[in-house]
Amino acid sequence: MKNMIQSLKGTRDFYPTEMAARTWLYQVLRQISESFGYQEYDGPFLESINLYAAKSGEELVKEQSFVFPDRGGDLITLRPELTPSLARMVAGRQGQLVYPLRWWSFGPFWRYERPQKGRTREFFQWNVDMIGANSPEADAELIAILVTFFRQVGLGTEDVLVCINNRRLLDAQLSGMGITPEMKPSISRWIDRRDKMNPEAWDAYGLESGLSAAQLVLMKEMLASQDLWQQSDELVRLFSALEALGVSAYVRYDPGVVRGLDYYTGTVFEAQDVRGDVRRAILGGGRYDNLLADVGGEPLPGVGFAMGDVVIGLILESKGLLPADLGKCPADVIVTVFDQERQGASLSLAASLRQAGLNVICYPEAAKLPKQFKYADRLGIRLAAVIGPDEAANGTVTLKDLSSGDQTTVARAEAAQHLKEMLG
RNA sequence: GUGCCUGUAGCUCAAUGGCAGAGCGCUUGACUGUGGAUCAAGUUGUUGAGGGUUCGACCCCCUUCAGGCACCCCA
Repeated sequence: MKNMIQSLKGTRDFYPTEMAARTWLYQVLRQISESFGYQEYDGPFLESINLYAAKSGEELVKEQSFVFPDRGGDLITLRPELTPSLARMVAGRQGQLVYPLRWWSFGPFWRYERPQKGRTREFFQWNVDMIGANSPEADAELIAILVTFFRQVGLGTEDVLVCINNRRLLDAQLSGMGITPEMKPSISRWIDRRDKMNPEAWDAYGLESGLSAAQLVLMKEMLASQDLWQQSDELVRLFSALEALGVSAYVRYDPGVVRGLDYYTGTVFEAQDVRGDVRRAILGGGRYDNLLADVGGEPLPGVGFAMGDVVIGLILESKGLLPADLGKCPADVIVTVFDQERQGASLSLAASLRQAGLNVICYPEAAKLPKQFKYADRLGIRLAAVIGPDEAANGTVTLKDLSSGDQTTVARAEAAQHLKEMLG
């Protein structure tokens, strides 16, 4: 053990159980995405650093992405997110695509950060985007997709909540308080940190960020408001659409949601674990109406969200919502090997059973039957087929159901049919 | 990148600076053509790694690696 080369910090080994969980999640996400008519796509895992530097702030990319020079000296990066790639892909075929386009993806991403609970350096993300529509109803559709996902995996309103705000409404509020455009980024950051600091420190931080005492009071009032959304036509239409889509129970207006991304322009939202076991956002998203133009395309509005596999995996696991049989051996049948003399008969029986469509393991060597049965038992294989001296002499095979203990001896040619019936 | 905590058998954890242990697991047998249960026996270690202090280090000190928590950040 001591000389074993360890996995890289922040990466995960996917043993069969974990791999099955990932595949299961992928399959659920596909089903949900496709039920809303979204098409699957993917971008490259490697991108030029310039793709992100254009929009996300250069220091951030350099400090939090895996960046290295290729052999020609150009800086390339393991993609830290998908939206810029999506924008480039759409811009690259802007005239040939059918709008509004609805695309989804599930793949790996990398961020060079310090790993901790719910955060790794290599993770998978579900991305869902609609480009070419700018209605609040389009925003509502994206939120309905993620709520449908929550419902599908068994997360109820007592587990998760989608908090929604609107950047334009927030901007108008800030302007109304006399906050200048130059101050807005730092004020946004200050708002974003409200839940992460104690009240006194947060107040002090707000004053440091340039708020006057009077503005601080106004800000607190604004952030406590439950019905400010009624002043935003977009939010009124959004919540109306969410009602029609049947997902109102999962959503709430939250004037404190700002999201970290610079490119969001309108609706922003994030989903949180209600009980707060994991204090990290489960997913985040919003409307980005300028991103296409920013990567060199014609202006096109977009809205989308991304969900990482790590936090949702922790939540599903803690609530017992992952399927119970993940990572089980896929074999339906084990063919035992009585002794070396009978091994050939077992191998050919296994081959014929596979030919008939069954998943079959043949024990790889002659061994005591108890050992072979125990092996099958531990792998969760339901059925066993035995060819011993008696069966070999008669051209038969003994079939046993390992869960009930029942067994029967049949002609070898009928074995596949019998086994299928036993599988039910 | 910063601070704090943790690291002992495959797993969960004991051992006040003085012989490295327990439970579970695993192997074998009771049962040489039938698994799960029971019983019995056996097995499991460079105490994360490297250095230092000491007659003697799992224990104290330094360094390093890994994990957790909180910062930072979350595109």
